[in-house]
Amino acid sequence: MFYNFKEIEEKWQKAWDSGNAFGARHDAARKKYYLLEMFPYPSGKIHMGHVRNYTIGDVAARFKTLQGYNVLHPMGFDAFGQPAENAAIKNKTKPDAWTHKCIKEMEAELKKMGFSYDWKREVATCDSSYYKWNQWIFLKMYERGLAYKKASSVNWCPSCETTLANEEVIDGGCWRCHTKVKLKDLEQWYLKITDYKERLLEDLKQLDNWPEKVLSMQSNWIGRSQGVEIYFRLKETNEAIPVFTTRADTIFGATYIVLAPEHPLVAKIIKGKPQEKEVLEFVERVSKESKVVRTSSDVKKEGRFSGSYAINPVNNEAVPIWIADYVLMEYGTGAIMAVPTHDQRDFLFAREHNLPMRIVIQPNDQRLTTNDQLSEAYDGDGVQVNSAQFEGMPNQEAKIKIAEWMQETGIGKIQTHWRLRDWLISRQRYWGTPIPIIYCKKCGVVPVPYEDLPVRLPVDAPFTGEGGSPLGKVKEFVEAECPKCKSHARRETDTMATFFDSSWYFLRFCSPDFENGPFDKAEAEYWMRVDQYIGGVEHAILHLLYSRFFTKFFKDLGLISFDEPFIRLLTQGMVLKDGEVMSKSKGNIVDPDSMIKKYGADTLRLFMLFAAPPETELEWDDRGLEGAFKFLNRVWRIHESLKEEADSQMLKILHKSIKKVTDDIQDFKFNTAIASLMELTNAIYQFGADKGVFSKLVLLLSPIVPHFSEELWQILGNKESILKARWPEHDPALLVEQTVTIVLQVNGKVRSKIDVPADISEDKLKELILQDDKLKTWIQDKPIKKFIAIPKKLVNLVV
RNA sequence: GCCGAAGUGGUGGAAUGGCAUACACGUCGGUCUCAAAAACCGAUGAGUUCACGCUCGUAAGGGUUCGACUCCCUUCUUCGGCACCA
Repeated sequence: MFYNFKEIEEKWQKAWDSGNAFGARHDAARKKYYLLEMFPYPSGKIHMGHVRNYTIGDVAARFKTLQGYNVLHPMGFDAFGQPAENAAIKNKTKPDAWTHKCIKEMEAELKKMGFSYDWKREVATCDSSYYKWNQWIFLKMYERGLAYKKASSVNWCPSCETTLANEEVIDGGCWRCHTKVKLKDLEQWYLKITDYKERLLEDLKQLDNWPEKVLSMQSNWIGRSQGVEIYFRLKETNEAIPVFTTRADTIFGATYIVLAPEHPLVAKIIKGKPQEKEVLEFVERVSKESKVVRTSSDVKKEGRFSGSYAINPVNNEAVPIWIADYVLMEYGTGAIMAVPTHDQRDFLFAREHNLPMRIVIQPNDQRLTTNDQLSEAYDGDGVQVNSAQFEGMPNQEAKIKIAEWMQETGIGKIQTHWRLRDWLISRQRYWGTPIPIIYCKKCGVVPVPYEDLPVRLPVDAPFTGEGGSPLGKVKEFVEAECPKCKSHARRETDTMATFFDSSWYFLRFCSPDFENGPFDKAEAEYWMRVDQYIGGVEHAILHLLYSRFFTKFFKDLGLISFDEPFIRLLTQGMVLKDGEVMSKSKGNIVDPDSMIKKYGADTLRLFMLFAAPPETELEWDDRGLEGAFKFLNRVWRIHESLKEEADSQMLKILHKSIKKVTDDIQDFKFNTAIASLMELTNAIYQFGADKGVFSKLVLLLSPIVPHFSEELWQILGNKESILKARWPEHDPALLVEQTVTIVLQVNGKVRSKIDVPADISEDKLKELILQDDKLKTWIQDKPIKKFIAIPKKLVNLVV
């Protein structure tokens, strides 16, 4: 009754596997296509998100193969990370054994979906043959001053007992376990990604085929802001206090300045002042508050007067210096000029503390003369007032002119500030790449020599779950010989953040077994860049930014010739159930494996592609899955009743479908591609198909439902696999219509339709139309003012 | 606050200036059957009409156009990102 998906899928998976059907070989004569999906963490089980991501990629890979491209479609595992350590603590296994077991299970699940991976290129980042090159890259960065150690206050997750990168703190909590992040003073390794900030921002312009959303997220994250650093002077000592502003046009309205509580000048300026004790208490209290509390916008801004004054360099006015929690030491200079009339935060603060205000921008559409006319700051554009030589100038123009004037007179300096910070990569964990550094009492920080790589993780480490990294407790690991002076030394016990591993794996896939470097230059030049990258939008900032950074670094090393790793990017939408993300805690998970057992992998693939366009969220629907299964059975039955010859009507529909499906798959519009395959199937039910027509349908379906199509292809008498076939092309001659249906409108409303020869002249058409009965009742005897004809489509009469 | 995306039948969605709701799910009806399932065929935006039809209808309002889901302006809602960023 139903086609035997179980037998068919097992049969073809075996055949593809034993025939190494998807092995990719460097062939300079052929045009390459590198298709990559973000590799998974090997949890052991795939979820619907994986199924969706990898199905989208698989269709594209198979489609490109049929079109004759030399396709590289690899898969591997992002295998370092915390769950392996947790499992080790819980189950008394070793992270290495646990991870490799999970990889095996996951491979099996991926194979059950029929994905066309070149398994010979598989990499796992936890293998020393891979992480050796992490260490190599780290040392290259160290040599160039791009990897450095710094003591600072860092984000610390008390639950994971490790540091976190800025990028890993989400809403003040740990990205993994959501525990509230604390600040801790530690010596940590950083990568100087900020050296690449200009290129990382500028090169976003090259990425025409990335989603707008991702580009804007990256650009926000890098956070370039152009302005002026203005030097106010301390009234008493004439010492400079730099402040940063993007609104130089408002400088004449700066009526006080504010320092961050952590500002180094604070202690100096309050010394001996009556306010000293009060300010010190305030600073102490604020510094204890976590950043989360301080930066939540609903908290009222607090501040204290320092007792000192500063000189505004543009008018030599003495303005009070305040200390307030709404100014952050990390951004700009840690000090601001406050313009209460034209900045809302300053406005609220000034009202609260009775500070002076001065209007310096006059709105174009209203008269603003007295401060009490303001109920909030005016931050729009206008004309300069109370602004000395800039009086009357439009503020946008003044912004530039004032900045230039300041630059010339030395009052200030045109500057650019960035939000992007260096990347903290030290993690106090065991299951990661050891940082290849040795600390010697005599020689200091000594990099491990290249010939000593890899620094291997010790197999035996105590996993107690208590305090600190297990690596620090392995004596044989910690104790090392200094590479320089050979004296007794100590090895770095921190490991690298796992985002390091995934920042270059796409290059490793080009030559996964290469032993003389992270990748073979010639192979990378052939296969890279990745033509199409596919993954979740949750990696829009972290992973993609780091990968771009590494690629630029490799270019600077002379290892590759390109700046950007990924030509096209597709971020697939999430899979929802009942409007919510599938998750264990919500208990709404649908297990792919059980769906494969019930309907087969082909049905699951078909449903995933049909239910929504790839970029949007997909609502899981059991009945939709059944519908997909019904469709496949409907197609299956066609082969039992093929005609000798297909009629011309059928051929026309077929070639229309070929065009539509080809165009849609090209554009990743799989849902509409499938819709037209359904229409084609419906047409076959109406008109009947011969072997030729049906073969084309099977071929068009094959990237989507590969096992199903292989089997029918064989049933149709083909000796070779459908993978060796070529994608069909439509015959343009068959798409030319002899007659066309013209829609007839009167005053823009559809009133009638008429069938006419496709090559009819406009005059002849007009003549025919005016004889149309339905139209006559609408026109009656009103004069026709206008006659608009869109060839082969529509005519609109205006009466 | 700033940046980005989106809002279409009972449901998932299609149409990017030219027949709104393709394709599917669901529902209803029919054929087959002792019966059911499966399969096949048909109907299915709302209002109104015996009916041919007509009117309304793509978050709301306005505009451009012979013609707007599509372009422009205003507003609302939802989702995502950044954010006391000076």
